[in-house]
Formats: sequence, C-alpha cells, structure tokens
Amino acid sequence: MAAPLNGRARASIADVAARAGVSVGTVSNVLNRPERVSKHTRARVEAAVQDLAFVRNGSARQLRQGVPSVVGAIVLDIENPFFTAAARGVEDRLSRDSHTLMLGSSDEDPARQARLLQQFEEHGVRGVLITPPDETMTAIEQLRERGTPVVLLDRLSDHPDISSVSVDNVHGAKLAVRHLLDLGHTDIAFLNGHTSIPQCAERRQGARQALAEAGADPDSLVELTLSSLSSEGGSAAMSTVLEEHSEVTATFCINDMVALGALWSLRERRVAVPSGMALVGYDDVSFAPVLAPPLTSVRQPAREMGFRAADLLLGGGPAQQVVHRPELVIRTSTAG
Amino acid sequence: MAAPLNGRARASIADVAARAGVSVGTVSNVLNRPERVSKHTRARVEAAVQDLAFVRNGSARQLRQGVPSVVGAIVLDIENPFFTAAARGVEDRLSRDSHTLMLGSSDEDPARQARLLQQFEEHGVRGVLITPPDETMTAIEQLRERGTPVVLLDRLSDHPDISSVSVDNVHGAKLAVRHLLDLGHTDIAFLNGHTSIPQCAERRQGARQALAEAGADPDSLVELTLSSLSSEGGSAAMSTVLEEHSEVTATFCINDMVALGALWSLRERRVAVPSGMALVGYDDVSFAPVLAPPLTSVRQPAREMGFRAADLLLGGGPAQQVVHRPELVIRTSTAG
DNA sequence: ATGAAAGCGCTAACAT
DNA sequence: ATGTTAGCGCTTTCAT
Repeated sequence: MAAPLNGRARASIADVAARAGVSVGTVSNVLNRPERVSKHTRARVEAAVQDLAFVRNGSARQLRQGVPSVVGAIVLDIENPFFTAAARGVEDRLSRDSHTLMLGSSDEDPARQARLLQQFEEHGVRGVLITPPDETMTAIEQLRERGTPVVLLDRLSDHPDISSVSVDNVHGAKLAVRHLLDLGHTDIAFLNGHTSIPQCAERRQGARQALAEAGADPDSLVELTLSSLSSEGGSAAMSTVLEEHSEVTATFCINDMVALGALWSLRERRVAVPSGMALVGYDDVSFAPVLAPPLTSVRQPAREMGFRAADLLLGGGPAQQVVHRPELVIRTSTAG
Repeated sequence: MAAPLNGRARASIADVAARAGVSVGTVSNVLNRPERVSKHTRARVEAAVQDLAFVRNGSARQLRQGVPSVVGAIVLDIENPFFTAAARGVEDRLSRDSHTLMLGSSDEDPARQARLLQQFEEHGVRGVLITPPDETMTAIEQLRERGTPVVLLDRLSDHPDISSVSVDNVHGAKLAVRHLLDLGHTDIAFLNGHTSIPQCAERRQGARQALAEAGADPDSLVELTLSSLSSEGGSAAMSTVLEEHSEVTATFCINDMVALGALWSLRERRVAVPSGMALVGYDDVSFAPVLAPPLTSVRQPAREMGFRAADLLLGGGPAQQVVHRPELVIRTSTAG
C-alpha cells in the first residue's frame, strides 16, 4: 500500500500518472477538466489519487497559473471583537469562492503592518483587506500598483482606485458626545488612541464638533491618549482620569475594549456607573448589552463590513467607497 | 522609472539581474547569502531591487526549496475570545521566526475542518495547529503521515506522535459544578454542545462526577444541547430552561460566550443573577469580570496555550502532551 | 482522448 | 566572486 515516493513525503502528479499508467497531462486534466477524459481512464486516475493520498502542490499550481486563492487581511487588533466579527464576515464571503483567509494583526504598529504586507505579497495573495494603523498609504498604494488589489476596511479611501468599507467616524463620535451633553455632563473625558490612527483622529473631530455645536469649548474635552486600544489601556487611562481629573463625570471611550478596561478600574475603585461616571463605548460588541452596567455604545455593522469588503475585493469591479452610518445604542451606562 | 517588465505585473529575479548587469545566481545570493557577494555588486543589485520594487515570489521559492513559512490554525469559533487569545499567543511565537498565520474557523463543523485542512495542505503549510470539532482523528493523522506536523490545541492527544496543549476539562467542570453544589443548588442545568465535541464530552463527565461525588444522581443534571457554542445558542438555551425547567436554580455554561447569551435572556426576562439563577461560565475571557453580574468562570491560560502549541510545532522536538490545570474564579454570578 | 514538452521564478550545485 | 544550469510540480499548448 505504501507508495513508491522515493523518499519524498508527498506524492506528485507524476507518481499518480505512473501508478495509473497515463501521462501527467492526463492526470492534470482529470483534476481540472474531467470532462475531457474518458470515463475509464478517469476512474483509473482517481483510484491512483486515492491510493497515493495525492494532494495538489499549491505552490507549483500558483507558480504556473498565477491564480492565488488566498486573501490576506490585516486588522488592528485580533482580540477586538469588532475585528473578529469583521473577519467572520470576510470568511463568509471567501468561502463562497473557496478562498482562504490569511489573518494578521498589526497591533497598531506600522512596522508590523509593513512586515505582514511583505509576507502577503511574497506569498502572492489574491488581494489584501486592511485597516491601516496610520495615515500613510504609500506602502499600500505601491502594493496595489504592483498588482495586488487592496480594499480598506474600517477606513475611508481617498484614492480613487482603492475601494473601502467604512463608517462615518465623525458622525459616530458626535452622536456619543452629544448624548452625554444632552444628559447634562460638562466635564467629559475622551479615552482615545494616537491621532495618527485615522479612526482616532476622526472620532476626536466628531467629539469636538459636538461640543462646539452645543456652545461649549472643544478644548474642555479631557483627552487621554492610550498607547494601546485594549482593555488594559482603558483600565490604566481610567485610573488616571479618576486620580487627576476628579471633575470629570462622563467618559467617551474610543472602543468597547477600552470601555471594558475602564469598567475594570471603575469597579475596582467602587465608582458607580453612571451616577459616579457615565460611560460610552464604540462598536457595540456582543458583550456590551450585558456589562455591568449595560454599555451605551456606537454600533457599527462589523460582519457586514467584512463581507462587503471581501466582496469588493473578489468582485473586481470599479473601486467604490461604501460608507455606513453609525447608530447610537443607549443603555444604562449613561442613562441609568 | 517604470520597469521593462514586458507586461508582467511583478519584477522577477531575472529582471533585477538584467538591470544590475549580473546573473540571476548573484541576485539570489544577494538575497539569501549576501556575505558571498562583493560589496560593490551587492550595492548594484540592491539598487536594482529598489528600482524595480522587486518582491520575491514565495510560490517559486517554496516550490524550489520546500521550506514553508506559513502555519495554519483551525479553531472552533473565531469570535470566541478564548480562541483569539490563543491565536494571539500563536502569533507571538510565529513572529519570532517570521512565520505567518493562516487562520480558519471550523465553526464546529467537521466538513469545514476538512476543507480547511485540504487548503492548508495544498498550500504546503509548515504545520497545523488545530482544535478538532469531533473525536475522529483520521484526517489529521493522515495529514501528519503525509508530512505536515500537527499540534492539537485545547485537546489532549492520544496519539504518541502528535503533540498537544490542553487543559483538564474533567477537572474544570468538576470545579464548577462542585462550587454550585457547595452553594446548596440541587437543580442544575448544563448548557452544553454536542458530546461529539471532545471538550463537551469531557466537561459533561466532570459535571456528572461532581454530582456523584456529592452523593447526588448524575442524571439529575438538566442537560441542554446547543447546536452552536455561541452567545446566540446560549440565549436560546437559557430561554428553554426558564420555560421548561422552572426548578433549575443554577446553570453551568460550556463557555463564556454561551454564558453571555444566557445573560441576555436572563436580563430580558428580569431574572436576577444569582438569586434567581446562579451562573458559571468557562474560559474566563476578558469581559467575564465586568459582566452584570461579574461571571464566575473556569480559567484557562489561552494565550500561553497558543504560544506553547506554536512552540511545539516549530521546535520540532519529540511529541509531548502539555496539560494545564484549570482554575475556578469565583465572582458574584454565583456567590452574590 | 491522450501524450510530450515548455516554462512559471527561484535556489543551489557546480563550473569558471 | 560570479555565472550557468537543472529542476522543484504543475498547467497548458501543440501533436498525435
């Protein structure tokens, strides 16, 4: 039963051909265009494939015909449910065309992103879905110019040839802060990431606009800059707020993971929410409605966004910019 | 500046060689063993690489030398924070050796797993990390026999040649249910997945053992079988418990996502936790401590597990079974 | 319907 | 130090 593989681990198409007593071309035809092969030989070849447990060598295949079936995706943080929900949407779309997802997390680090892009390109991926961690698009544009299609995820493209699926961040942040202002809060903290991250810059803009429109001074916003948009970052930042900005009565968090961390700190210091501190998150991830207390958050359709982005990539039509409208979901963390 | 690529999108090593006025072998040497090349020519080649924006063709490279730098991983559910934390651990380890992660989610479906395995194998991955959704290991063993190393993640291997990193599920479940019994609960529901999933079978065994050891009838456990180990599944199952098993005062959930869903339902029906229903989860994911109420859960070191699994895969030493010990983290969802 | 053979881009062994 | 070349496994003309 063991195959005569001359020490090689995997059977090649030549091994199959030898075993079935046909040429390699015929085996290839059985694999790719079975209708061109007679019933009889097809059966013989298929038997040989079974016997040898033959598996195609994807590298050789791709080298020859250059049609990759892998799509690369780079998200900011693989532990953020917003991005895994988006990844799930991507997978939903890819599996339709039996493509595989190669997922990487840049951890908001441009250098890590560059490394991943390089690996993806060497790999010859069919295309790349990416949430860039900063404003610079040169590496991405060059990648595209060299022939790898790119779609931006959770970031509006200003390049006419690059599609994107995003959400209006300015509007989303405005909804959040306006809500806090409507509730009577005047001293509001904003736990944000570096404004080099576009989402952070845009939401900051929205937050400040909301203040301005309400006749308040945008600079009255107490801004904290987290080095990492994670629950750990949120926890540390909220501690700072409590220690150094005791006037603050409401906090807007750049995302729900940060809000989660903020809740850790508030709980630890026995600050009641919302009476001691109102809290708004962003993304409306799955756990938001059952936090203690249920978290007010700005909803983004993560899964649909991922699906759509993958669809734009595979579809290959003209570039287009899809912009979703965010929605404020009010729960007891603000209106308790 | 544009390169003479004869219509091809990407520059090849031959293009670089032509531009630099050297042979392809020399270019290859600059790329792989720069010390063998004189400073002068190296500079010329590097300039050409820059000019042409040359990127290695990974397929050709792998075809030739057969050393893949991609590791495949298949988890049960990409939206479960336990698995993304594990994936993060995997990435931590892979990035040390500049390997890339190819991540797939089987969604607990053996057919999906088979498809992913096939794609990974065709791709020629360096190895596979996998949490199998059922007991059958034939596809996995065959993959290994054909030369692709495999490490089981979150599942004990009974095959001497296959390494694994797991946690003692029987013990974990026993801790959880014993805790509920200690609190005086006698009517306990267990929101479990199909027992074809090994983790589910093992935790069921632990739950029943806890009952037996306490002198109770193991069959008194009210078992619900969810088709999906997600928050949606947990929500639906908890609704059933409330409607059809009003005697139940405590529920053990197979994981924290299910517990999250259960909380949705409890909140919707205004059942207080733990007074109306005590709740225990499994995994102790990041949001567990700040749920309403904070969730008692069985902790598993997800990130370390992923790291270790990747380490075993890349290390290539003799197969070994790493078994972690779970830990019960008691919070107010049971002992409020 | 089937076979023979070229060639995808790269690496490594060998030759100079 | 650099060049030449075989060949990895596959797909795809072009013959037969």
